[in-house]
Amino acid sequence: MTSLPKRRKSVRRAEILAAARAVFLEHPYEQASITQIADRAGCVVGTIYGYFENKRELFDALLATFYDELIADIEPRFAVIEGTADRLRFLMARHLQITVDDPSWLKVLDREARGGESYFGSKLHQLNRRYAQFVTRTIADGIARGELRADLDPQMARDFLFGGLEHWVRNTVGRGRRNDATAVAREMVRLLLDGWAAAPAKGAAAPWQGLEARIAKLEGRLKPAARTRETEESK
Amino acid sequence: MTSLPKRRKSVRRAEILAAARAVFLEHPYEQASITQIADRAGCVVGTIYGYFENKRELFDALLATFYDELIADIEPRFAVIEGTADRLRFLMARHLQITVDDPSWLKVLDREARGGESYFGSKLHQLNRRYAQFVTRTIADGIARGELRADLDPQMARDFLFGGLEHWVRNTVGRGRRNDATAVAREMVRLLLDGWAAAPAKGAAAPWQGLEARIAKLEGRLKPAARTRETEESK
Amino acid sequence: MTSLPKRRKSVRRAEILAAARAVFLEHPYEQASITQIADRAGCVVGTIYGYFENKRELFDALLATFYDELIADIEPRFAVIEGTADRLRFLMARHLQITVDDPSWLKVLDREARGGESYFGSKLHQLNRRYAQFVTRTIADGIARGELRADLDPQMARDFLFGGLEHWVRNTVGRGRRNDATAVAREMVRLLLDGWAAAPAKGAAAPWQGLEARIAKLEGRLKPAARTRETEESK
Amino acid sequence: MTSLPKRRKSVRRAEILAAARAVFLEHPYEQASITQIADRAGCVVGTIYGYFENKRELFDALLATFYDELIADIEPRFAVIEGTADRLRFLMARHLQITVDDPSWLKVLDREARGGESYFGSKLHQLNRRYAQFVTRTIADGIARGELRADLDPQMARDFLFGGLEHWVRNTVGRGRRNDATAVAREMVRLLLDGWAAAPAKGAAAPWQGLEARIAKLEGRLKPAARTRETEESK
DNA sequence: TATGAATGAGCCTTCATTCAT
DNA sequence: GATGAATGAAGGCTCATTCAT
Repeated sequence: MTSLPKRRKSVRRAEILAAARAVFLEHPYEQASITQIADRAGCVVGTIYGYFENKRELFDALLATFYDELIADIEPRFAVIEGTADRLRFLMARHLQITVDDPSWLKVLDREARGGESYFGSKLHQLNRRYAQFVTRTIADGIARGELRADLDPQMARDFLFGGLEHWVRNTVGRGRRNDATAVAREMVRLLLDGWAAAPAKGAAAPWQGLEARIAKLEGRLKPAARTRETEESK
Repeated sequence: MTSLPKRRKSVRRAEILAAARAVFLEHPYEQASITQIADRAGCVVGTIYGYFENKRELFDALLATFYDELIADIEPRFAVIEGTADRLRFLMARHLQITVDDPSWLKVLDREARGGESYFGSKLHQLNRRYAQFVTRTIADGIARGELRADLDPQMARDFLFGGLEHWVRNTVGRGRRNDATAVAREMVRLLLDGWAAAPAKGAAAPWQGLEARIAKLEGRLKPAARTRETEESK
Repeated sequence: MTSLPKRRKSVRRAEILAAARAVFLEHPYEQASITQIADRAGCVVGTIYGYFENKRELFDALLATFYDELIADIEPRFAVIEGTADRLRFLMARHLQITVDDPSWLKVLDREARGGESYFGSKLHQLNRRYAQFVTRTIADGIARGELRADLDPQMARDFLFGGLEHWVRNTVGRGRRNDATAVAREMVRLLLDGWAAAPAKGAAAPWQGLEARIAKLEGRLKPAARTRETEESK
Repeated sequence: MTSLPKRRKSVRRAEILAAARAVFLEHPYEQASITQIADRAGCVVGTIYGYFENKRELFDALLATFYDELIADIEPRFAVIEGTADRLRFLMARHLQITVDDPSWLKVLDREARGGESYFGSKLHQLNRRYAQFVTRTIADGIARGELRADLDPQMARDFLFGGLEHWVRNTVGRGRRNDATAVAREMVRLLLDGWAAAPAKGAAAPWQGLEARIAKLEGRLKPAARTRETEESK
């Protein structure tokens, strides 16, 4: 009824990309075959080579599409968030969301994209950097604003963010555990921002006592001294 | 034409393992070929099948060797370290050291070992668990002793430890950045234990946390001092 | 380097089947190689897999073709023959004819088709049964009509028919002996119908049996004439 | 206690033959591997080549052993049987007995021994002939004595004997049917000696009537006569 | 004579890529 | 532009046979 969208030209390309997406999500790069992709795209192998130079380029185009969409989705929403903690929570939740929409994407990105020796400097690497910069900038910003410690290594922080998240996903998703992106993101950010060390006892019982005792011990370095215990009620 | 003169079987086996190691470090499992391995081992493909049932078994044997050596190296040294922070520093430094000895090992482990659907329950999975338990137990212990926050999710903590580390390695190693395992490990542990936040999340009594951590570091420099048991009832 | 110019798919398929036929006639299944078949078909191995799933399927397709043609040839001619003896003569002559057209077919069928543990219930088994039923039904019919002994074991009779024939072929064909299918078939049927014993097994009224058979042969020369039935009480 | 049998020398050879026998009974020639045989013989592959030139020769030696034992077993027992029918019964029962002792032997002989292009004239062929001559001579003898029809083709008779038997075995053995060698042999010999054609009615009702009628019909060959229904009630 | 590690040709099968139609 | 048959190199794996020990 309404006018047909322009179609003709690049519809095929999109169909192929969609088919490739489905296939690459199911099989690692080496095991995904052009034939499968062609079948799913409803065309023959030869056709694909009319749109993409070769298998690798098709795969890269796919990842580019993925990143493009991801970034396009994040950008406007990210722009309106102010606090560092909120920004991190949003980014982690969004990243986690990927695993909900397509549980295999992270594995694909991880396994294939970075595998090749030609990764650094590649188009893919650039896209990945563009994506990672949401985090990088958030951290730099947080430090500048005084919300994050001044001595925080931004790159290392970013690596813990993504790396920890990916590791967690690998061990958790698909294994019947919780997968509430928002709650998990909140927990993770708390973990990173507040640290793991036991907080000083909430009551009055003084942190200083312990500290003083230990300092005293250190000052008598040469003879390994006995120690008294510190926080009784924590657990 | 003629075959190599007879050699010790174990020698050949070691040669093959070494060759396989080199090849699997360069190529993902699917792409690494027995032919390549044979070439590098200085024998023909058939020979390899005299030592290993098939490609997968060769690969698994390789990983098993890796883990065995790693665990054998860690175990006794770990056993004599007492403090949670020291333990974590040691484990992270040791893990980082892997990337110095063999920059690609982690990638291999990551890419291949967990990829297959048959990973869970495999010999490899068990080895990986045994290794990961150094961290897992350290964290659980730290919580029990009151050195780590009681509400720390041990699994998530472990994932951030390994995941962050791996991510960092991926982005850092081989790109001309610093690689002093001990210093990096120290920094990472500080990051995780103390948190990123500039000030204690909320509340007034701020500066102690940082103090504690710095003292802990000082302590770590001494030989592990005698300690009194802390939480008697835990586990 | 360049591939053969495009051809009709069915033509290629036929070429491959013809090549496979030639190779399987010369070598037992296990020894026949796809490479040989491809060479003889004038293509490369890969091409064959564009037409057949695998070696076994190619082989089965071959046998199916053989049986299909055989059955298609026999069915209409068999349908118009009436007497048991005539039917048997026709079937044996036709079976013998196979050995003239393709001296090795029976050996192939025999060697391979029934060899595998998966034979029973296979498509091949069904085809073989369909073919064998021409004989089975003829025998059952002959007994019902009183033309064959009521105590004849039909299965055993069928086995002697085919088995004896195959054995004879094996020992005779290609060794310079006579090979007049019709005459041999006539002789064989006589052998089986009349028995080898010089005189009726025991009893006095001897010569009739032979007479009957000779008359039957005369009848066989005419278009199937009317017949009266003989032994009422048998079976 | 008693003196050890001479041993030393050819014991190994016998062990190897025994192992080969077991393996070749389980796998077709191509699929039986020297390694398997060595394993079962309790030696290593190299050893086998000290006793047999190659795989084929080992196989042939095996068959020779088989025939030797078979012939040695048959000869004395056959020598004391007088009647043609009894002799045939004995030979068939003995042949059937092979399938009881080792259900796979006939298949092996059939599939492998005769498969090769070099079968005729081979040592194996000769052994097979020696064995088959028990039957051949029995038939020739039977004709000479007047116990078998003078116009019986001895070779064809032999082929029906063995071929039918083998075919029957293939379709019967291992499929849960009866396997009483003596009874089956008796039945088979009866089948062959007496023929399949229905015997003249036991009562008085005259064979002549039918014959005369049919002869009359034949004499009026030229006009295809009308037919009367015969067996109304049959199927 | 026994050993068994090494060989190397061969097997079946897959698949990215090309190109005549 | 689409087609899909053909290619050919490569893959994992097997195994009869050899030969230095």
